Amino acid sequence: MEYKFTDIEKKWQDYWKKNNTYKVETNSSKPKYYVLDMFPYPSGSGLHVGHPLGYIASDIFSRYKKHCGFNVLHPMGIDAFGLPAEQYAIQTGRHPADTTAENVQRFKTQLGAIGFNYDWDREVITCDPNYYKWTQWIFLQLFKSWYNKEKDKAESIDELVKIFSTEGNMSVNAVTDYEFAFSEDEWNDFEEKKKQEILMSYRLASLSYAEVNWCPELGTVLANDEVKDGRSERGGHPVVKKKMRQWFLRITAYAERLLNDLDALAWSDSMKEMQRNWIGRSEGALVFFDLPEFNMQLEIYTTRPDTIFGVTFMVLAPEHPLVDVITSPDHAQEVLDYRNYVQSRSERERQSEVKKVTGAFTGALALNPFTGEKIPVFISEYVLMGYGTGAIMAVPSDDDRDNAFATHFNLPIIDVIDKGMYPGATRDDKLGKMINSGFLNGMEVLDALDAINTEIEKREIGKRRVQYRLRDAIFGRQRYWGEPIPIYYKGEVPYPLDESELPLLLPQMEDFKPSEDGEPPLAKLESWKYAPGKASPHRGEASPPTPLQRRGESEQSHVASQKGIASPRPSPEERESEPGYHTSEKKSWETLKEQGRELRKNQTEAEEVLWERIRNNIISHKIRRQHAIDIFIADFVCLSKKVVIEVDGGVYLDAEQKEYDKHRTYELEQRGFEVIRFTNDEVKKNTDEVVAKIKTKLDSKPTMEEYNSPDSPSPLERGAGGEAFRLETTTMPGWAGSSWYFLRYMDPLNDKAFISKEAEQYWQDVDLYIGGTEHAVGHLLYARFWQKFLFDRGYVSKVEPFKRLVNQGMITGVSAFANKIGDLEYVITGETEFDSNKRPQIFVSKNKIEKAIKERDTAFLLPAFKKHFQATDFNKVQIKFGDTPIAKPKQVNVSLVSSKDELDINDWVKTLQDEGHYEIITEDDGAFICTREVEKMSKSKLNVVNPDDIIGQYGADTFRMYEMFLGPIEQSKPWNTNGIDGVSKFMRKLWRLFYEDTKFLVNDEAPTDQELKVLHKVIKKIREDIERFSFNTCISTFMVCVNDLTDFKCHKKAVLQELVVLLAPFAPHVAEELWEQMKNEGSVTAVAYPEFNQKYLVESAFEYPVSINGKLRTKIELALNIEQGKVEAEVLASEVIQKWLEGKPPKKFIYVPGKIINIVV
RNA sequence: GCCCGGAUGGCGGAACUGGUAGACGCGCUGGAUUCAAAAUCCAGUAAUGGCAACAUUGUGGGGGUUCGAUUCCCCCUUCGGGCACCA
Repeated sequence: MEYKFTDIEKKWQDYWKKNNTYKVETNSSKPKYYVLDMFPYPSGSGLHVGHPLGYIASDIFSRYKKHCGFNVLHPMGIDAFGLPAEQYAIQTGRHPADTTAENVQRFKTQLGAIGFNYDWDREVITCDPNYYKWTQWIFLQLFKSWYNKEKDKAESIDELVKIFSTEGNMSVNAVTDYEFAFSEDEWNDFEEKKKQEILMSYRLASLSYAEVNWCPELGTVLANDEVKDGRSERGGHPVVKKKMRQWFLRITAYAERLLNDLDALAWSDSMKEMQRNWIGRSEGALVFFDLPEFNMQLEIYTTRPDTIFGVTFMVLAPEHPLVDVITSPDHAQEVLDYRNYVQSRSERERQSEVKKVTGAFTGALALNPFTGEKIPVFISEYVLMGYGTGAIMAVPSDDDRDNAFATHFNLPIIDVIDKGMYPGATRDDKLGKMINSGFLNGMEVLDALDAINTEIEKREIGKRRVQYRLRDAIFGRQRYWGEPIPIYYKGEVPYPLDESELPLLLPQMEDFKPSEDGEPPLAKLESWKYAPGKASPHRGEASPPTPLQRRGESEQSHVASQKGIASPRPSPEERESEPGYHTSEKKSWETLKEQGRELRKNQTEAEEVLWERIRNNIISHKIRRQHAIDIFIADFVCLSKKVVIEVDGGVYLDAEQKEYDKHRTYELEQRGFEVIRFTNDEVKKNTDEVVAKIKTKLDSKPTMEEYNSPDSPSPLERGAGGEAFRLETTTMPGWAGSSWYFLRYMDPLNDKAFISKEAEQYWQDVDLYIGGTEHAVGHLLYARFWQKFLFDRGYVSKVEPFKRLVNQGMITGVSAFANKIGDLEYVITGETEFDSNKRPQIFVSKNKIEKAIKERDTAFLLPAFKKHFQATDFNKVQIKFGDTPIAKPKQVNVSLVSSKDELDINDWVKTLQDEGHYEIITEDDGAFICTREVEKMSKSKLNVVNPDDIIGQYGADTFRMYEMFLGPIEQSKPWNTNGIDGVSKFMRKLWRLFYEDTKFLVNDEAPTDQELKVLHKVIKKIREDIERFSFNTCISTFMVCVNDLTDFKCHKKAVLQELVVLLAPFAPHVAEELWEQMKNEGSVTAVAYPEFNQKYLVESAFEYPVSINGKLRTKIELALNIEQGKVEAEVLASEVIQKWLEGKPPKKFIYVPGKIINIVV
């Protein structure tokens, strides 16, 4: 009987299905083990041989663990929501729901052919409402939670409300970007809207106005990890910075824990390092520098306060709010020009010109608190508003950028660290002795750091502070194919959907494409409203949405302007890592408030003046102040005439303010209002003129029916009392569903909870997680974050989701190329017709072209030329190679290329038909040889190898074995189909231990010692190697074993049966078949793994390698129990050794029992 | 620029805590079988010299520690990955 893998594999795959062999039960007395693969997203192009690598490894490992007596959870699912799936649908002009379903089906068929032991009953698909119901539920928990810094955990927002109403927020140590203090009485007096606004800045899932990564091409915002080098990770489209109102997850609250808990994880160093870098913790200090001219302080962040005596200037980010305040009139133009220059530069331009030194002097001077020196304050784009306080103290002696800046602007440089003792030491080494540094002089850097920090805190001019680079995760996507965010709006205030209303279903839409202006597809849906109490929220009856309601982004500007700006304005990120900001030192708080007031005074004054005059002078019209029109609060409005009067602030940078005003005007006009604007200056200086203009406008307008009676509720209030509310129109990002899917596998069908307590208690966490490195800072960080959050809220019992992580390397493809003749020079003598523009593409076999170029010999080209050119006399045409004799080689489909790099020309020319003229020049023997190159496997490179083909030709078991045999799992390596013959031969050789033709060879004879030794060596090695994930050496071991047993002609059941079980995790189909042939009952998967027994390996003697001076000279067999003293005599008696010693006595004799003998002469 | 990980025959790779470098497989060479080919089997295969026994060299390069280094330490070259004006 032959090894008929096709029949065998079909037979056992059917058997497994029929017998539910891989069903996993949660109720078990066995210890649990959880093996997880990173679930795939369905890409549409199917699997190539690289994809299953990790799945095969995890399959082997989980089968092995089952054999070892564990109850193993090994599930599989599909990550179906998100950008890739949606982009694929758009490209193919179909609906993502359809393409996803198709791709999932195809994916499962492909996986099924490989023979994995997944329990498909536990399948999780992220776009399934039964699943995303709970994704939405977790989002709601985040929304309803805040981070208590005191206890270092997330808590219910209800608790926070309780504290606010009894104590105010002074005693709350929270992660928040809310910057003001209030008492319990103040809280209780706040309006609902104000309360919600405050709470929003405490929630872990929050809506806030911030600079985001906007990708116009994809029509959505992206999280930081989805952007690489100023382009989107998916598709490589340009990404720009844009201020928008967006949903964020406050992952920064967990920065410290995400960092610290890495230590205990069994992940690769590089993986942990990547996460550490991404979190980017740095220790330093906040320090205030006085600005004596303004009676203000400038707050900076530095990691090197020890160098403060070397500070010779300060630098602010160009958009730093304080710049407006401190810029002196004679530098105003310079600063304005510089700001315009900065704004004109794109993110990519900026990144590519990092080394360029630019900046402008504000004219202001600051006071170095330690030297008392007056130092100039500059602005420059190398200081980023988003990190620290957006301001730095510059130490040109020890910081490269500061140094370049100082050199460029001719600023003094004072050395403060003597690194003479440490040649080659850099700033980051923190080595050296302090000089020119007052009381720090003579101290080592590390001591100086401590001393200065203490001094800074003592003098209350700053404090120690830990800073992170990690930013909050942008959560909303202006796309269709994602989980709807379960939030609805009463007016502008977002409220959570009731949990009983989940899932909030993604509505079926025909036109789901994103728009470039950022309007989410769901906004186009008129029925996208929430009617409380109705079963299907998104189908709730609703009136058509107003234009405003379609524009989710417009309202935030308003909120931001209301907040006012305190300066220096720390970023929200900064506030999260410094929750106690508003309750911190009184002095800094006072400074902030003072500065904020200063900035707003101008604007408020103008408004106050105008209001006074309107009330007194325009009595014929009813004008309201600060009245809400939908979500806009107009400065002044006359409702009956539909006229809005606005006084422009100078809150933002000019360009931004204009943009904001323009937008506001547009929205109000959409509502039928006319908008007239005045600037602060106009109002203050020409008040009469302004009032007159308003009066004229109001008088001139024809009388209209009143928009509202004076006593009716404002539109805002009406919205809140209405029947249906608009729903959030952005959807969740792709990583939402993947941030907790590993938990759902524990209890996938539960419709009462995201997982049951029992299931969670039993399975707990993932013991082994296998996947690619590309998720290092995305998925793996978000999943850890969600796990910690759920832990805080008492829903899971482990702080970390993935104990051990193994990253499979990439399997690259070996592309094939046909060399093409490139530059040629024609030297024509005499009269010849010759049109070189008609040159054909000339493909030349590898060896031929290489030889020709080496010898500069072009004679072989002549026949091709004669065929394609009209020339009267080719003797007069000379052809020479130009500068690039080989043109860009043409990519050839690897399936047309043999193991010897020979191209199947007949099939290939079919693909060349529409390429115009071409000519193929082969080797002399008629073969055409390609050049080859290792590249990433991809369709466009024509180097994709499909696992279906391999399985069809060699079988799934051979395919599995070969994938493992290629090399270490974590290493990236090229796929070479040729090598599979070796594994294929092995499988047949294995089969021949059991069968010769139709004769079943297995007998019941007792095994010899030698056979048992071989077997137990294999048992030991396989067990060890599986545990340390060295599967390639496992395959070698099996090969050695089968070779040995073949040599022994061993067909003994006692040996072969064990071998079959050992092999079962690797080649499950053939193992099942042979197990059955040996008359065993049931599936081999349930059998205990063979135990290693030392006694079969005990040797009495060992053949010692004997070296002289470390060089191997001979081998001598000695008994292992030989007495120590006898060894030397025995060895020295050897003829070979005698020869090498040349009669001299050895200086030293080293004897390592069971290992080696070394003699030093 | 900074951080992390690599570099071993013609190729993929092995050598686990320092102890016989090149396991296993591909490829290649020779042989058996065959009318022939495929398939299969046997032998050889790091380089150099030698019929051979054997000798010399050899794990990217240089230096060090050690009786002994692919393995540990220092410097350099180079490839891959990550981060990148983060104060």
